[in-house]
Amino acid sequence: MPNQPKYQRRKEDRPQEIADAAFKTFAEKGYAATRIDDVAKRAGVSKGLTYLYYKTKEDLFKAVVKNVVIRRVDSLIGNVESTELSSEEFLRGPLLEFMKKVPGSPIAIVIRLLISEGPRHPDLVNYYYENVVARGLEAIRQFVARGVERGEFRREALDHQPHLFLAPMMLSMIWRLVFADKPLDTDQLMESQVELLLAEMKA
Amino acid sequence: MPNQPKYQRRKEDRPQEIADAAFKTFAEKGYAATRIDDVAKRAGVSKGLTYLYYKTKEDLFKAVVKNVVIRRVDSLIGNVESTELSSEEFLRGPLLEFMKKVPGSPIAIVIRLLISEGPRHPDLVNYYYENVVARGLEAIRQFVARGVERGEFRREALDHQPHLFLAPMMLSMIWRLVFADKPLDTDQLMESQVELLLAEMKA
DNA sequence: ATACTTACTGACCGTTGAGTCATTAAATGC
DNA sequence: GCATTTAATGACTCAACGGTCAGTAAGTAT
Repeated sequence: MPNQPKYQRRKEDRPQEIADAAFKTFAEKGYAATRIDDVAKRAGVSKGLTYLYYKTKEDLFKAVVKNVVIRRVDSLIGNVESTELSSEEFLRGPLLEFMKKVPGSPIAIVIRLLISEGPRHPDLVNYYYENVVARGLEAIRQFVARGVERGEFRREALDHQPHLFLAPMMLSMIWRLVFADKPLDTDQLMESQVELLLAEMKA
Repeated sequence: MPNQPKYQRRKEDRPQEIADAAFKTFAEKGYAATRIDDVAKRAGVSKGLTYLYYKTKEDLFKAVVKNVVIRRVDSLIGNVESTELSSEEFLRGPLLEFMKKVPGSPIAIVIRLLISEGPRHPDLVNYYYENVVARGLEAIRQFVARGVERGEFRREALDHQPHLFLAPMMLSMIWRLVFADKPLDTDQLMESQVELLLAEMKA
């Protein structure tokens, strides 16, 4: 019977491991109903250690949300800016693909948390707005503008708010968060909308 | 100095008063962070009385959500079914008006609560789905169908999911709940969408 | 007036959970 | 080996909150 050590010291990995566990727990229970003890158990550490890396529960929450946002956004928005596709191809292809993925991704969880906890964490809301929403909307606007410059779209296409592209994605997200068991072809919803908008912009 | 009574007995009004106070508190703080003591203070009664009319905190929560839903929905959906307008007039008029009102109404608060607390209260979700969502979607579907029968719309209009009408409303609601201070002309968003869909359905 | 009912109060109880910290033991250097 | 550092533990404190219930007084009947 070898004398197994009770634990290993892993200074580097702990914060991320705790953040991952916390994200899952916050996602399942919401902010107020998650207990630090559960997070710690899930991460395989003691409660005390959690407090070594994150000063308070709120700190942990904020760190976790930002962490998820950071890890997702750059890859997604990054490869958008370096595409060779025509505006129409882009909107119908990569943008649509992206939107189809979101409602089932951790971003949806973050949005749920922002909806419930946002009012009590305005700095988080701002962070999310600037790093995700504003950039995303601007990207869409760019593509429409480029389409107009190239003569793909009518000038009036610029009047449309880019939000209209995202509206069905939003509805799909909420639908799946709330009515997970009620059927709805959310992909088709988003496809229809893109076609609708493209038709209008080209006409 | 007249000997004022400490309180009045108002058996009839108390439940509604408590429900109103509870709604406001749940809206501000969410389910878990709401303290029964605060609700009671807000309603001007003692904590004990709250427990006379509502057995548990969860009971109170469910009663409150249903209460809000009941008080709103019937009037809204009711007068929809007895309209003389053409389908197009209806979609462009009363439906649009209705959608513009929702994001600032208590319904938006209820939806926020369902988003955060839904998973832990499946019966509430079902109640809401059957009494609001299903009926709302069906109403829209009816109007499209009627428009097709009357030759106002193309047959293909039926293929569109009614959800597409509501998508910008959803986005507007969430936007206002989360990004209250960031500007967005949500009314225009919904108008554009209705025009977009009508154009497509008529073409 | 007096007796009676019951809406309402508020002190109390038990539990839960955020945050602390003295102690332990894993890693590291000599 | 031995000494030193510090990652990690887990028992503890303390306040908050859901829920209870014995007592109080507002209203009512006689």
